[in-house]
Amino acid sequence: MTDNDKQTEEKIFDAATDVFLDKGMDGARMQDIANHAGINKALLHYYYRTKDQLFDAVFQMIAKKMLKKFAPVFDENLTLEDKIRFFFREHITFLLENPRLPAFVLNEINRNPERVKKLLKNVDVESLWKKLYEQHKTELDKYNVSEKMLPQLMTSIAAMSVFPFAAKGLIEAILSKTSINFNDYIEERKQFAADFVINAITK
Amino acid sequence: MTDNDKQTEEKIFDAATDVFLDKGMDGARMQDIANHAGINKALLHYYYRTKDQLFDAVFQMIAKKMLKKFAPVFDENLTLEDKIRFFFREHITFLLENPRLPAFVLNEINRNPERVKKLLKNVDVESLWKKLYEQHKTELDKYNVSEKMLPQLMTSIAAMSVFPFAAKGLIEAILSKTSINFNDYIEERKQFAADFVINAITK
DNA sequence: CATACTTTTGACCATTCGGTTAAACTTGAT
DNA sequence: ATCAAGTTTAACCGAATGGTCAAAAGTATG
Repeated sequence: MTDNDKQTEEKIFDAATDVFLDKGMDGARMQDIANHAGINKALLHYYYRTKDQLFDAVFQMIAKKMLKKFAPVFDENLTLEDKIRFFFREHITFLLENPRLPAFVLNEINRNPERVKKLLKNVDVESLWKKLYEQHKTELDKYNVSEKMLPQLMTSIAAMSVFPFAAKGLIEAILSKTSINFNDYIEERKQFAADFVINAITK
Repeated sequence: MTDNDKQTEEKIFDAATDVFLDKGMDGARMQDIANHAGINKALLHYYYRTKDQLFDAVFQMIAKKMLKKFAPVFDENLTLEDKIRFFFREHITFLLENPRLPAFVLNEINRNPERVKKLLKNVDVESLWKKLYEQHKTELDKYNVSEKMLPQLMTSIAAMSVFPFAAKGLIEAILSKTSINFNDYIEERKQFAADFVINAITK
């Protein structure tokens, strides 16, 4: 594989990422991706046989990128409160740089739930949660979050961070009717979400 | 317009709703909709000239149905706490009966933000929020939610209710790796979300 | 330079898709 | 029964789409 190969494959991958993020699997056109990459359409099929293979490569990369951002929650050595503050600060900053990711990932998973299985194949959810619970047993007890409530808490935290981006179009439209601007709203959210969640679980 | 007319137009609309919810605008096929409705494809174009017109009719109906469910928040005559409990109970029950709505609406808005403008044309967001704030001034003051924090609070409430459905595919995949089942998780959420939000804003 | 191998291209193909047309059918009024 | 209007259908159309192919261009090796 020469250096030029990598350049081409990377150009294709980047162009595909961009177009798929914008249009989704169904709305994306191979010709459009080829144009974005500045190459011939046949060359697309030379590197990635089918649209489905190309999409899958892009989807896996993006979905992994998103899921990876939840990792610190499970291994940072912090108090629960610090962990929550750290998470929202880092995660919302990340989403601000990649605002199209949530809508894309969630939508494509709903459209084809099989895709997510490959992603979670090697993830042991049960033990991750057990680990998290043991880590913060005393704190969670002090609040009133039982182990079987962890899924509710975790999805609530995810929701607080991800939802504003998944619903970006709607929220932007609503905010545009007020004096608030989306980026300010998001900047504010890092703090608000953390306070909100911490207060929610504090007895 | 005869009785049969209405039947046909309704059959088409229902079939279109079903297919669009499943596949989205880009993934849906006119032939597929015709088959679902048990009619000829040309008849589709007889009642709705183009795919775009048909989609728009369906989208407007669904989006209105969703937005309408937020209305009680602004006019029910209840304390803030009761209002929050009432909202989550009613809203999650509604989404449980229409689980594909959130992903569909949010995605199509992101895909084409123009569509939402027609929806919000006659909605005076600013005065709705002012009204809500005046209604619960004393309570919101007692907690520490200032008027300019209302957007954060409102989107958080929406997120708590809507996100589990917008991310249904992902959450189902994760829960399937534990002993929890999605419907139980959702049932539990009516209570959890209300407690969570009320506690979050309680000083 | 010659050979073998990989990369890139333009032309092409089969199928699918949204949409049209003209004719057949139904219905309701006279 | 006849006629006019609306309704439904089968057949068809042009454009777009994912994908292929054979040849050309480029590159490394002897």
